[in-house]
Formats: sequence, C-alpha cells, structure tokens
Amino acid sequence: MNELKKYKTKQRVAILEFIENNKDKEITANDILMYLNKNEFKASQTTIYRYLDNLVKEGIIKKYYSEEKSSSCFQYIGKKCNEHYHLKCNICGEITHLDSEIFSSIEKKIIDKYGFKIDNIKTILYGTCKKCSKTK
Amino acid sequence: MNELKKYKTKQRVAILEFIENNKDKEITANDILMYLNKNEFKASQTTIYRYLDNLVKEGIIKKYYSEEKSSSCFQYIGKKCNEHYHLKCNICGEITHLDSEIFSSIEKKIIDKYGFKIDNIKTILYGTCKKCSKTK
DNA sequence: TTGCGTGCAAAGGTTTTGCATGGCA
DNA sequence: TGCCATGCAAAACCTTTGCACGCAA
Repeated sequence: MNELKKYKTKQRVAILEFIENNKDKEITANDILMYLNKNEFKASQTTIYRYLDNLVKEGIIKKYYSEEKSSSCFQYIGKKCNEHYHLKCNICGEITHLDSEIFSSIEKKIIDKYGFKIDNIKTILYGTCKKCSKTK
Repeated sequence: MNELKKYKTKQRVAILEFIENNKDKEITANDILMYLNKNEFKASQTTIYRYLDNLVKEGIIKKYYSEEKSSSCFQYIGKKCNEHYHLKCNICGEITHLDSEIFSSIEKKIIDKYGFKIDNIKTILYGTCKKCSKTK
C-alpha cells in the first residue's frame, strides 16, 4: 500500500500496543475500548474504529466477523504479511502463515482460467489445524 | 433436527421459494424483505429472521457473515457447493465456482506440510474478477 | 380450539458520520 | 501553520424481543 501520511498519537500507540500484546487473540473494538478506559490513555470508539480500518487497509491487522460475539474481531498479523496467505483454524483461532511458493501455481492457474486475481491480504483460508484435528 | 411442529404459512412458502430460486447468490434478510414487499405475499422482518433461524437449525440453509454487506447472508445448501471453492470479486461481488481439481493439489500440500485441513465451505477467495480488472 | 406464527413497535447492539476542536510534524 | 486525528452526539444499521392478534391444523 502507498505511504499515506500518518501521525503518531498517544491513542494510536496505545491501540496498536494492545493489539500487539494480544497477537494470539481475537479482539473486538469494544475490548480495546474497555481496556483503554482502565488505562493511561483513553480513546473514543470513533477513533478506535477509524484506526482499526487503517490498520486493516495497511495489512497490519486482519478483520473477521465472529458469530459468537456478534461483532467484528481484529488480530495482529505483522508487517510482512503482504506476500503470503494465511490459514485460520475455526476451532482454536490460530493463524498460520503460508509459504508463498505453495500458492503461486494456483494463483497463476486461476488467472489463466478465470482472469481472477486473488487478493492475498483479504483472503483467509479457514479450516482445522493439526492440533485441533487430533483432539477432536 | 427433531420434528418440531411447523405450520405451512404463505409467508414461509414465499421466503423459502425465494431462497431456493437464488441458490447461487448470497441473500440477506433485507433482500428477502425487499423482494416480498414487491410481491404477492409480504412478511415482516421479524418473521423473516425467525424463519431463517429455523431453516438454519434444520440444516436447510446456511448462514454466514458478509463483510461487504455488513450483514448475515443465507444460502440454500446445494450438494454441488460443498465440494468446491468460491472466488468472490471485491468490486462487483460476483461469485465464481471454482473447478475442484484446481485446488486439490494445494489442499494436499497444505495437509502434508502443516497438517491443516481447509474448509472449502467457509473459505472464500477474494480478489478482482476479469471484468473489474479491465475497467479499472 | 390449540398453540404456533405473525406483525408492530421498540429495544439492544455495533458501526458510521458530521462537525468542531485538538495536536503532531 | 497545515493537516490529519480526535471526540462527542447522533444517526444508521442489523437483529432481537415483548405482546397481542391471526391463522393453520
């Protein structure tokens, strides 16, 4: 994505910090709001939603919808995730980063046959991870 | 799954008919509401939501969440869609059904390397379709 | 007649928007 | 100083709930 000008504010730092500290969890906008209200810097829900949108567009976090919570959830994925795909376990929520070579042949096949260019940032492959397959 | 007593009402017939006639589309509760309002039998949104819940519980339709539409979508379950993947255009929303062979090699690779079993019903491959790539 | 189904209106919850103010660079 | 970011309140949505009435069986 292009370099949009962005300022570093206390709110943004606090929000991103919270998300980074909870890499392994799905976080709702409300979780962030509740957490910040108990801490040093507060941020309004408006700010939280707007900043989360930015982070999603930049590919730094991912957004999903949780039926269970009836709200959107966000999760940190890191800055170098623009080149590969992600697997997400339906059961434990764990995210696995896929080697990019695995998908390159398929990307090409799909472009050739359907003219469809897959967006690897937005696309998430859902399923069941190794651990959860065993304990089932 | 058990045999709950159910009445056959005009509203329910109309709702189910609409869903069946749009097997290949994602339908929101609102789509049904709008459609019915233009036609023979009307149904309130309350009725629609309640009946959709029933159909989901009975396994007749499937419910998932559409980020695009920011609302739940429902789809009649046809056997054919349980075996392959779907491409969804970020721009026009068109859904393309993928030939299952294209993905089978990848599924195997991912199981071998990560032990991850992809769920082809829940997974949707997002991107840009041929038409929208051209007009861009 | 019985009791499930319906519709209305209102509530509940999440997310977005408009606008004036605040604050980083 | 120039803009972007923020916060408030209200709006816009989607979905659920309570309650009285309607209607299939």
